[in-house]
Amino acid sequence: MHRPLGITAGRRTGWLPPSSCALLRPMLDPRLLSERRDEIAESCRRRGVTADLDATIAARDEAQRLRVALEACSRKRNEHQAAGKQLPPEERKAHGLAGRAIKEEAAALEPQLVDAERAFEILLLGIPNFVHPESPTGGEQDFRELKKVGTPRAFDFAPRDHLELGRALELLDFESASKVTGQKFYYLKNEAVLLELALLRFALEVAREAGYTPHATPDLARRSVVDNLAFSPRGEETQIYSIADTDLDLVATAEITLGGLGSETIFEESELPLRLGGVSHCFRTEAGSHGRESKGLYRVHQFSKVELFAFTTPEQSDDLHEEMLAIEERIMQALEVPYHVIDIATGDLGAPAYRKFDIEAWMPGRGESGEYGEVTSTSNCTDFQARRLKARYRRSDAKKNALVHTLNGTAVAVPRVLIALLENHQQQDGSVSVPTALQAYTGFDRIGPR
RNA sequence: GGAGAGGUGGCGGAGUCCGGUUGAACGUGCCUGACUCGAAAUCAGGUGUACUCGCAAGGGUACCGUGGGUUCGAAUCCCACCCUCUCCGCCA
Repeated sequence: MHRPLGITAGRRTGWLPPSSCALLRPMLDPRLLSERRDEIAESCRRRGVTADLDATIAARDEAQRLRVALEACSRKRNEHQAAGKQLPPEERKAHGLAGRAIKEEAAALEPQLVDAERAFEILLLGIPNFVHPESPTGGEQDFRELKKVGTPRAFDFAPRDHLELGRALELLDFESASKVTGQKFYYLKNEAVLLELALLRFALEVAREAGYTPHATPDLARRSVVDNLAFSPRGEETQIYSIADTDLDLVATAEITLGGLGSETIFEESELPLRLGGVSHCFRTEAGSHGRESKGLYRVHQFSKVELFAFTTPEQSDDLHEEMLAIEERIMQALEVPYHVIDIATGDLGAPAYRKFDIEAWMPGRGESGEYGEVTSTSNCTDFQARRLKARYRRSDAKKNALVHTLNGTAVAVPRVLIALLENHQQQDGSVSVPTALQAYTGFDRIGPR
């Protein structure tokens, strides 16, 4: 096999074995538990997560003790077997009996080990990743604004929100969607369709120029892959649709399928960082989100997105995180939409995220007289996802292979960008202008008036 | 959907009938050394992953798709499952 995408060809017999599905979730390095205990305790405190570190450490030690005991037993067994190889027939029986005794000893130990490991794993899964020292401490409202670009437009007429614009310009149809599919689905019509394609195409182009290899990715993935990458082990309501009678889920983001590419892989250091860009549909159940700001296109069950994903060495990941943010900003600037960049507070971070930057675009139709609303998000997950993914690389400066770091970011999430475009670029006559950067992809510079 | 073939190390490919000396022949790729002004060719040696014990040197355990069974002992025997490929049919 050659090396598609520059990924070291591994044994691609599949993703992770289905049998290991049950408890798969990203997790922390077990060895760091005691080594960096205080740091982990601090990170949990800042995230507002309660975890019993000492119980976890005790569980790890117990599993370890049993493992050592079982290995000693296996060793004894191996030696016994080797000794019995060419035994004369008359000694066979006695040897067999002795062997059986050892076997039973091991058989007694084994389930204990399995139980101990499971107990440990359950505790470990409750512990989130470290947090970046500079991430602000606090909850959803405690983000730090890193920069603000552009100024919200002062309208000399009463601006409409994207729902009104979408209706007037015949771009959006929620009524039909609710009949056909249900709430929080939508039809795009007329120029909106071309706008979606233009946005995807444009974002892909910006990503490609930055070195991100374009991928059109599957919209479904195995449960095991989803569990390896996706959402927090904090037992939140699941965001994922499952396909009945299969082990497949609809992906909530191409992060899942792009990240899955690196599972069970050992990269060469020279091929890192590996930058991937993916177009996909995203499906989210949005369970438990009723009542949250969910007007129109803001929170929907299905949307199209261009995602950025990277596998890096530990040394590269901070820089790559900045790079992803820069790409996201480049896109927002080209779309001529005012935005600000925020450093997400520790309590609002998903378990795998070490640090997260969001871009919030100005949406004139949001709230009373316009508000910022999230349009992109980029996270550095360090080695948290890679551990379960078994995504490693050969270090040139050490004998041991090391886990890679993974990062993800949104280049374009269509519906939310659509909101920003329609609401920010609306004109007094009811039309909407198309930013210059997009015109090459849309083929028109204005929608309406109608 | 119907029929067949197969899953072994970075890759290719033995071994499976006749269970032990096979972590695994052989080839190839890669690394190191010798030869060379240098390279090619040739020759010699090395070259999986994870966990674990040890200050180190160096040990140990597990892994031949996955899980279970038989056995003192399984890549090799038995059962179940998963996956891949080929052919036919159907279809964007």
